[in-house]
Amino acid sequence: MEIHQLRYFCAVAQHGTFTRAALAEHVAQPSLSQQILKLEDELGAKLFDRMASGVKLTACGRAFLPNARRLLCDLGNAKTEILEMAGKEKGEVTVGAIPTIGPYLLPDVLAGFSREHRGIAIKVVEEMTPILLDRLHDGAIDVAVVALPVPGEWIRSVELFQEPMFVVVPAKHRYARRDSIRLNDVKDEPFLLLKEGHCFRQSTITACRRARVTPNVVFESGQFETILAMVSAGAGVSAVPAMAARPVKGCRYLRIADHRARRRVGAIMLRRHFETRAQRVFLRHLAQVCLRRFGMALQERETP
Amino acid sequence: MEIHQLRYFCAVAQHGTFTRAALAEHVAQPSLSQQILKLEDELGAKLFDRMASGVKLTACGRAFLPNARRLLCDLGNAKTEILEMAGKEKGEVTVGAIPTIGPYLLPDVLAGFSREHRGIAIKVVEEMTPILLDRLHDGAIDVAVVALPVPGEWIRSVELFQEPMFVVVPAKHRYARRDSIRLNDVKDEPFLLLKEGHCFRQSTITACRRARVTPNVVFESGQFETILAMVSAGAGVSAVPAMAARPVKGCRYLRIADHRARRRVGAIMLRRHFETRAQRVFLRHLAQVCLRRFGMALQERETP
DNA sequence: TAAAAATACTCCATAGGTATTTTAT
DNA sequence: ATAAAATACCTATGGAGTATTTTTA
Repeated sequence: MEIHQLRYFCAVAQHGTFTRAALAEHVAQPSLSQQILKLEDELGAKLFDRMASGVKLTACGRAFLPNARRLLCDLGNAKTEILEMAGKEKGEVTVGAIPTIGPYLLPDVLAGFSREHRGIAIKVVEEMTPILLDRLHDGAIDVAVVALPVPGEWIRSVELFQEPMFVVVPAKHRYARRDSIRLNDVKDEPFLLLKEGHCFRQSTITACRRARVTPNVVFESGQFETILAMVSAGAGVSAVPAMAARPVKGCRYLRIADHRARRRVGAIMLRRHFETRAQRVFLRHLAQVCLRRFGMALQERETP
Repeated sequence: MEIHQLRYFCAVAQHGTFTRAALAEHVAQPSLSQQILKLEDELGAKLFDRMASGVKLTACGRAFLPNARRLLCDLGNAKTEILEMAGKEKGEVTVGAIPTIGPYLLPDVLAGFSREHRGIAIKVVEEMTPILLDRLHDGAIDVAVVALPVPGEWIRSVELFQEPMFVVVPAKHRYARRDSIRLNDVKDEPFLLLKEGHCFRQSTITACRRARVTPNVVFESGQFETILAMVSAGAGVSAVPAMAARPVKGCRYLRIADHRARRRVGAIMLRRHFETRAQRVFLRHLAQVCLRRFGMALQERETP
């Protein structure tokens, strides 16, 4: 039994086909096939049922999978421990963030962090959630800050805070003086929406649907700043999360009466991924900053 | 990092020199050196201090050792689990026993066991303790029944029972009618002793020393049956553990007044060794039989 | 100087690659 | 017909061997 065989086994179990697992592991599909066959031979049991479209874990495979994962994780942890003890661990964390969170949360987090932890370098990757998930899986990033929930057995999520959504209207809008609003009140207004792919677009649409509203979308953009500029120019209304509701000349933010109109923000990482000290320190700092800024009692809500 | 590197690392840590570790792992010393060097290179830290006579774990090595051991053990357990699930695990236990225990304990144990567990084959190896320890380490036997204590961090011991020692005298001896005796009473008698190497020989000598007695050894044998035959022929006296004190024509057994004159019997196995179902079943049966025969409240007394 | 680890090199087992075939839908 | 896994075969990396040198108590 070899370590790479365990890796390959986990990859196939995760991806569901040898071909895709081979891509993920950067080996040719036959190499992977051979190693799995060899592993099955040594264990005396088939681990996968080969179907025409992909593979399925057998009972033995299901029994073996958690052990294999834990072994790989322990192996990585043991190595990391020594690397850090020898001072060879660079102390670098690569953090991903979605575009609708990154610019509002990370500057604050990073400033404080680099002040308190001079030794640890932080890299930031800003992509949309599906890309961040890929980067997590291929090891390019260590942790990602995204909107929860993120389903998937491979993902460990820690909720950082929840933030309400606001409707944003032009300062000269007839509702601009109101304190709160229902989405139904703006159902006929021209609506500015985030581009396809941003998960907050989906949050907005979901909130509208709850209010029996089909937004009249007249403009799409990839960032809130553009949308806010358009709103202030009187082009229509939109919805933004609290962290994006910064004072902008010509914009008024109205609390949405529906308390379900909120976004959950959390950190996600690979369940199997081992943690370096730098990662632990960064996560703790991130949680502290969020707690301070958003005043939420932070419990580590693991999404199962 | 490779599995064999972990094995080699553990072997070197255990044996204290590359050369002896190489012998134990059945590889050439340079191969082992290379793999350890490669491991140290990958971990970025020296694991051993090389001295002229052998090696010594560095701080990193000490930190890594328990992880490496646990990983190897977990690896074996994961494999064993699947082997058993696939029905490929033969269900075979090889048990070692020292000659002064084997013939008195094992027949009873094995008879009942093979009746209750038809599927599991038991092999028996009868050797003296040091040999059994070697066999344990090279994997030839799974568990050994020996006299405790057996020191060594690699060994896990489970005490099965304690048995008193008896002095055995000829039927026509002047003390033959007595109920109990002190070793001092027979200090001038010709003494029949087990051969060098049997641990019960040492137990006997220790008991004598406690009684300020230097036995007058006139005969040595490797088995109690011979000694008992000699005693019954009037050649002298001896000491035997309770299980060997079977009715023999011409022999009388006298309780020794010193309650410290007793032998602890236990099962030992490698701490790092993973257990098969068959091994667990056998150990439970062994403990049950001992409990029934020797009526001791069985607590798993682990010797630390 | 003697015991042990490291080095130099040689060899071959095997992981991994490419091309192709088989299989199941 | 198509997608996926298995097979055949080749290459080359690197683990293990032998012989030798270096190191240090």
